[in-house]
Amino acid sequence: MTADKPLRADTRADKPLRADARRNRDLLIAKARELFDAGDFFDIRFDDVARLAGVGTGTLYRHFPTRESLAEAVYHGEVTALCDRARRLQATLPAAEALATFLRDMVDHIDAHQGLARTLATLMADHSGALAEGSRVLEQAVTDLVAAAVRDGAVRDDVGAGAVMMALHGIGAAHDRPGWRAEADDVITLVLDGLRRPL
Amino acid sequence: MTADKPLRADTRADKPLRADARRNRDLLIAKARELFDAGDFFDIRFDDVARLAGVGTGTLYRHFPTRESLAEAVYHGEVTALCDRARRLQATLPAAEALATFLRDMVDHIDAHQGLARTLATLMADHSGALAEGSRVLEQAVTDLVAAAVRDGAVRDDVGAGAVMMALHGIGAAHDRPGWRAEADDVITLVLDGLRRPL
DNA sequence: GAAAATATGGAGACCATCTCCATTTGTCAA
DNA sequence: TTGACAAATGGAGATGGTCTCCATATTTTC
Repeated sequence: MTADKPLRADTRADKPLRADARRNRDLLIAKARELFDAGDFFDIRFDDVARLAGVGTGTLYRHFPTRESLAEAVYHGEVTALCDRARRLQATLPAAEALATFLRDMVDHIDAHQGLARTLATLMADHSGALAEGSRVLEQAVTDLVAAAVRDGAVRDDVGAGAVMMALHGIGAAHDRPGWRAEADDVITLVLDGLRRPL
Repeated sequence: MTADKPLRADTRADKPLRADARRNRDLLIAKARELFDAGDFFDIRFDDVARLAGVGTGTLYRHFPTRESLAEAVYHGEVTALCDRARRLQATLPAAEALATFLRDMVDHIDAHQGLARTLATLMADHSGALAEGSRVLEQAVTDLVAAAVRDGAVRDDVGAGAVMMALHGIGAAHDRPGWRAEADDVITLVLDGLRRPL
């Protein structure tokens, strides 16, 4: 049953992938990230991503059958970076502080990449399964942070990390609100204060 | 400067609207609500809404130039019902309880209308401005509830109602998570506990 | 360096969206 | 009631984004 397939279905590895193929793939991802940051990703013809990256439409569709699958490739990079950060924090700070810092930094990060945030929010709501892989990784990081804080006794144990994910979801999804930054900070504040054992 | 335009740009009023026009409009909205509840609204051709409602595509497009504008019409009904509820609660309960009850009931309501919630969440993320009117009404209701609770001294005054909206946004947007109901309840718990004056 | 495997790109098929207008339906005054 | 005008209809067809297909080009292997 498809035994020897490598575990990591990552960007690298999995299949040798011919030289020109990898080059084109990377070109596409790079151009996509650019469009994400500009917030244009959903406003242009999908075919144009190919043109802008300097490849044919056929090539685009072979590497990324759907708009979402291309988005996933970019998203995965983002999430991986965030999770590395989470692990580093967890190693150097008390659990509660690590969680707080991570959440605050997350807002910073989204704030610094508005266009990207907008795009990802759209994706999350649109075709639910598209970001599944990347989202799972992020969720794992949050879950670990929360679990550690619970073990420390710094955080109540009757609400799961899922609630925190939902709140983050809201922060990302509401990217277009006028007072976004301040409100996002407030949400984090509410979540963190709410997480302390009540009374 | 466009002086005598009626204040209420509502479903009713505004313009007399011929008899058959109103009938068709209502047919479209009814069929749309049906599709919302089934969760199919974004999976079918927009033209098919017309066919299903028994009107021509031209009629559909005259009444609702975009898919989103049709959604807004349904959304508006939903929101209005919720806001009535909010006002009733505010009149009969202490502010803090009114807020808590409203938020809990909101989750109930979304839970009972999964398909509709899914659709609305998609809309929120997609074309930000589409639900503007309805969202503003809902936000006003939440803002009032929070403001009253703050006045009572039951709730801290250093975080705005916007944060609560964001959290709700997250709850709606994350409709497809496996443990949605439990997690949504947890988010409300976090928000409510976080809103009590810390320490 | 020749054959096999792999990848390319863009022309054109396909299909959802939206427009346009000849026709139908409703309204109102006489 | 009827005529005349305004309002609304509906669906055929233009438009334009998405995706497929395959003759050609490139890389790898032996």
